[in-house]
Amino acid sequence: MRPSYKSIITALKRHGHKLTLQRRAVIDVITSSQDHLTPAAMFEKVRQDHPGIGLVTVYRTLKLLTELNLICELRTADNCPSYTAGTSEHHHHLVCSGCGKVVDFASPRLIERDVAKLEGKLSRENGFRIDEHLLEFTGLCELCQKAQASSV
Amino acid sequence: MRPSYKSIITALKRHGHKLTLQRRAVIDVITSSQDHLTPAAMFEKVRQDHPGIGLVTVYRTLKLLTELNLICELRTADNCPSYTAGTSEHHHHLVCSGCGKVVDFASPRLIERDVAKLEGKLSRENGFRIDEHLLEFTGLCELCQKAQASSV
DNA sequence: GTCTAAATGAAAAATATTATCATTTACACT
DNA sequence: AGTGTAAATGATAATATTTTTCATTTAGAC
Ligand SMILES: [Mn+2]
Ligand SMILES: [Mn+2]
Ligand SMILES: [Zn+2]
Ligand SMILES: [Zn+2]
Repeated sequence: MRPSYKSIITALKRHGHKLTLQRRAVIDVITSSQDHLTPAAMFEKVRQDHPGIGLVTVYRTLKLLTELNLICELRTADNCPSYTAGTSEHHHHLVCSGCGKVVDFASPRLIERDVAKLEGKLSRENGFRIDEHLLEFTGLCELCQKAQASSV
Repeated sequence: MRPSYKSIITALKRHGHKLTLQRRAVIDVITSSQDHLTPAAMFEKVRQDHPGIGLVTVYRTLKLLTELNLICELRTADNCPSYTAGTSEHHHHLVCSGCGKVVDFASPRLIERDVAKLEGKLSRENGFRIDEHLLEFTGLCELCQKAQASSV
């Protein structure tokens, strides 16, 4: 379930953080978009309604929201990190290596079960305490496939 | 199976690339170490035997070897990319978020089969052509767990 | 309204990576 | 062995992203 503007604000307050205009602006942008946005893209959107905001503040806000687990941080190979309000629930990513498009998906219970089992085995064998896992698919979205086909 | 210095050299030659002293030096370092090394760490090691080499050359060599699939490139959230000669075969990573230690593992056939099935489903549902997948576990290695325990 | 710690923004610094380009060099061919 | 040439190198600068510093502002407790 996508956390709403309101639920994020409430959580921030609950954790004793101040509700500044700048934070509200960033949260507004991130909850209003379906896409994963980079800090720079976020900054561009925010400054439309709120010129004078600093890029630094966007970085700081994203860091804070990530630490509080209120937004989803995605780091793929090529692109710089991006963020969505899209569900803090456990999910995974399908990423287009052409345009950076991201599709969130919940992996089937079957896989999660197998992964958990593997996690146990790896933990035992290597003495690790395992905190999380990440399953990511990379490929080309429909548009990028077409673009590639027509360019060849 | 870990590609040896020699096998990498042979592959480079086969692809028509020149065998410069600098490339040999980088390949020597990467095949002599078990660990995932960052470009910077690689540079430090290489310049011991080969002062005068440029960091740029290390970057270029790593890029080349990665493109030819002769080494394994790993990109995790916090650290910058790192590389090993460790097997170009399909495998996954267990990463310590404390010290960056990396354990390579081959995932069980069971998981690979399920993942392939999921790949098909996601591909159909989203119109993606999926090229690869990545399964990564993050946690704390034995030492970092101890360090954490004693610091609390 | 006052006070104070937290938050902001401007600027600079730190990091990581890539581009430019003159110089060097591996190696294919004599 | 010597020559020519395209590929590779390294110095330098440029780019991109993120973090630090610090003086100023401000949210929210009282
Ligand atoms: Mn999962
Ligand atoms: Mn796999
Ligand atoms: Zn795409
Ligand atoms: Zn560790």
